[in-house]
Amino acid sequence: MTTEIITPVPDAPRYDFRAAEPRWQQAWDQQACFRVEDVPTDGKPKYYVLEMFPYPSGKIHMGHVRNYTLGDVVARYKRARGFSVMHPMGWDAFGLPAENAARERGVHPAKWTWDNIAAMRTELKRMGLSIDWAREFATCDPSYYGHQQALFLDMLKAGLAERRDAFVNWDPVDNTVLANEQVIDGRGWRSGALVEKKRLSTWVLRITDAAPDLLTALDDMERWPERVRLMQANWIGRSEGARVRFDLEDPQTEIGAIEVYTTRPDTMFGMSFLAIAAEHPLAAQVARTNPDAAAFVAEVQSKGTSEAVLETLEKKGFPTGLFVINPFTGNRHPVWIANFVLMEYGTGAVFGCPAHDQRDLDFARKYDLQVTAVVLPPAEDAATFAVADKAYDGTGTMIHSGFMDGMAPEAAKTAAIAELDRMGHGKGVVNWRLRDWGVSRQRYWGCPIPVIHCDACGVVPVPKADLPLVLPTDVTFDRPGNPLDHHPTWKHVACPSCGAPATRETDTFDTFVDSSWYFARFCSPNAAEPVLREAVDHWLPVDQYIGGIEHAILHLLYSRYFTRAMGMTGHLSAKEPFAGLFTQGMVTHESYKSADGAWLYPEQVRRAEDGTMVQNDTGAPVVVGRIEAMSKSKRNTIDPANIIARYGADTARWFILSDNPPERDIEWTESGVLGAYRFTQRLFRLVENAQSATPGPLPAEFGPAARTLRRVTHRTIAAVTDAVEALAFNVAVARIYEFANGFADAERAADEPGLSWARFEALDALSVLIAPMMPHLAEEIGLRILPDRSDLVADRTWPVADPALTAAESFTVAVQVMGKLRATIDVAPDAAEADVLAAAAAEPNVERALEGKRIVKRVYVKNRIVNFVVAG
RNA sequence: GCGGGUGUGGUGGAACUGGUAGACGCGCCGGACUCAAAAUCCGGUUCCGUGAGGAGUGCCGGUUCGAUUCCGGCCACCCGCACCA
Repeated sequence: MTTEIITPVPDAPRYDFRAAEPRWQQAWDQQACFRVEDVPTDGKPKYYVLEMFPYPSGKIHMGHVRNYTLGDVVARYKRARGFSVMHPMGWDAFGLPAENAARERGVHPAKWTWDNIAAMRTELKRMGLSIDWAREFATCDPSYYGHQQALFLDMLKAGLAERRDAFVNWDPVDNTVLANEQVIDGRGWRSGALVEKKRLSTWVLRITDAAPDLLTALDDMERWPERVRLMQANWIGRSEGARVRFDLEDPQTEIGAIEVYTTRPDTMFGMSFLAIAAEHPLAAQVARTNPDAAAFVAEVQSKGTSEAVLETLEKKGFPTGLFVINPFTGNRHPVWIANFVLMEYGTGAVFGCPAHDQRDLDFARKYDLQVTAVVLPPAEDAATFAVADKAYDGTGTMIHSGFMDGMAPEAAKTAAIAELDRMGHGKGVVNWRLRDWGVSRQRYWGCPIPVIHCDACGVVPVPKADLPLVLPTDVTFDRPGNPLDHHPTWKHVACPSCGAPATRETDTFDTFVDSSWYFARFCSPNAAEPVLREAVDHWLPVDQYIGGIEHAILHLLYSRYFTRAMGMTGHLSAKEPFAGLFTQGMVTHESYKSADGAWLYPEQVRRAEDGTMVQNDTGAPVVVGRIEAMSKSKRNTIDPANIIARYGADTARWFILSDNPPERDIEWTESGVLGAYRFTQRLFRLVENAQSATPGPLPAEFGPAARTLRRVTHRTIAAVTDAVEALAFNVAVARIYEFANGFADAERAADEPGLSWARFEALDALSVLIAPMMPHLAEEIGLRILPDRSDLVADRTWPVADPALTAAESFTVAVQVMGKLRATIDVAPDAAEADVLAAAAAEPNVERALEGKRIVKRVYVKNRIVNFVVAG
């Protein structure tokens, strides 16, 4: 349907991107344009541009095209501005899809992964990215993950990692543990399976220790999007409250007291019950002697977290028959096991104050527990106020609360904490929502955790001399579970400490560990240690990081933690990994369905004569669906390889930059791509057909057309520079379009002094200005305007706008009467105010509007506006 | 429920510290070239009105000589978190 586009136009010069793009890619490669040293000595300021590295699925998709184009514009621009730019690429190469391929198709995960990498590298190179490919690595390479194992051993030694026996999120489909961050709506982030709770011994990184720093440092991260900072702050979840000890009434139980965390110690006089989580030690104790309690605990645990979400309001509890004493009132309150209490948050126990907490109120109503209001809303009467089915969580005055009576809740909190402290029953604490990061995964295709379990010595680290601890290749995928665990010999080793027979850890690291330090490894990818200190201290932090918003919490938070951990273990000194973060929008496309509901690829449909969409082969009608993110399941994908083959990389890059701001979703449209393609051809023709354009000494004289062209050139330089600095690439594109229009105008002028020189200046600037966005065409244009020149456009310096030339020769001033536009007048830059006002008042339309009115005030903003304020 | 964002022509979007709303692209309309078409080039294109003029940046109100921009209150949509004590 679009083949006519690439048919040569007989009488017009045509840009042959098929020949040009590989030629220039080769030229950049041969001259090693984008190579930088680990520890540069060129004295240039450094700039580290990084896009989130891809998972090697086998093909690049449009999201990659957008991501790497955005990064490449920044990288090429910064290079032209004189920075020494590091712009590397690698592969996030461990992960489940490789194992699934092994199970489904019998291909080894390593072969599958490396083949995919080779295919994707070829595709990426066709985009013409300014990557220093000498830095490339894959995380599944022992030369990478061996260093990761060393980092882990350092963290273990420093007490940052530890083995913990705890309830974990278990994905029954992927047969592995998940981190809290990987559980979305109670389901595994990859498999979508309902997550279960399971007790396991796993490795955790103590990220919670860093919670205060991870939170406060967000305040200074000005070049991060506000919403990402907020999402992280919410995730870390700092809350201030109190820990309160409730003594059990019956002293014979093994456990004498229950600790509770609360943010509302002010409402303790309104307590009616105490609830503990099903996993709470006391619940286990009760369950041992009470079969009904055991059944209830088992039921809650089997539900996992998701069911709770699905039936949000279904609060369930089991009365233990035990009672606790409220330290303030001396009253006794029942202890319940409740399904809504989370063992992971706070202490796994809460006190219930139904009058002022909706969840507690629902529970109290269901089980007919006492409800006592202790905060009186401002307009209410203490004698009549009662809570019905809506808890009151606002401010007011404390009542029925002993020493707190009459206080506002805020003041009462402070008073309650002081009193608890005095009584030795509690203290004010800060609590965090963030949990420690569980990194053990029961998978094969990951980095082996380098420890050995010895019956005599316990957990023994693999000696660093034995790293990398390499994954065995001779594994089978014929049964569920972890192939490492099934391997006949791999896990059996002698204990490094005592020499007795011992077993290796068969868990591997969460792949998020791999991506938590790759940006540091890029600085010295061949170093014998994890990172070369001088290299990371030179290059880090990443100056501009670019990727999808979906990593706002997981990857970005883990990387921030890892940077701290590597600092604490002496590997680097950067405080934060990413000084600037940019989150791009998604690439979307219309979706199509056949009449019987099957999804259709865009290539399978076309627009019929009558404007409706039909199937290509049968002509059957097609239902046009929503415009949504490209996804394999909806089949609304466009293969970048096809686009690049048909229109060239520059067209793909130009279109994806041009249509809208990069942080928003972009709709991929055929017409938009065609428009971009036409513009590449138009620019090429503009240069090919240009009248004489010659460099040389600055002419003494410029005619009017030459002066106009120079102003257009220098204004474009200024505007494109500002737009690129602001990452407003769509605006930069618009300014280039304007420039092309302006140049075309100048072409219609008769020859005059300085015009040829001005043309050269314009085209020379153009070649550099478009280079970050359309690097191949830029080279081609550079070659055409000056065939003898030997340096590449990619190596040229960014042009500088001359302020004297960007200034306007005259200004259009708007003339308003009472704020309404009545006329515009042209004025010289230095026109006197009185003259401008007189000229404005003399405009016929203005005169009419002023007729019979008295001018009360004359507003004058130089070179912009005149406003007459009138009365009568 | 809590937190955040967005709302501008047919359409994607632009608009400096409040100063001519709609840059630029797509689409559409007209013209040139052509036997014709495609491609290309030129011009037009917020709405109502022949015109003068009027209306207009989700809605209502405020501040101001002047508001897409600042303030208050709504509405709609989108995103994140969510039994967090």
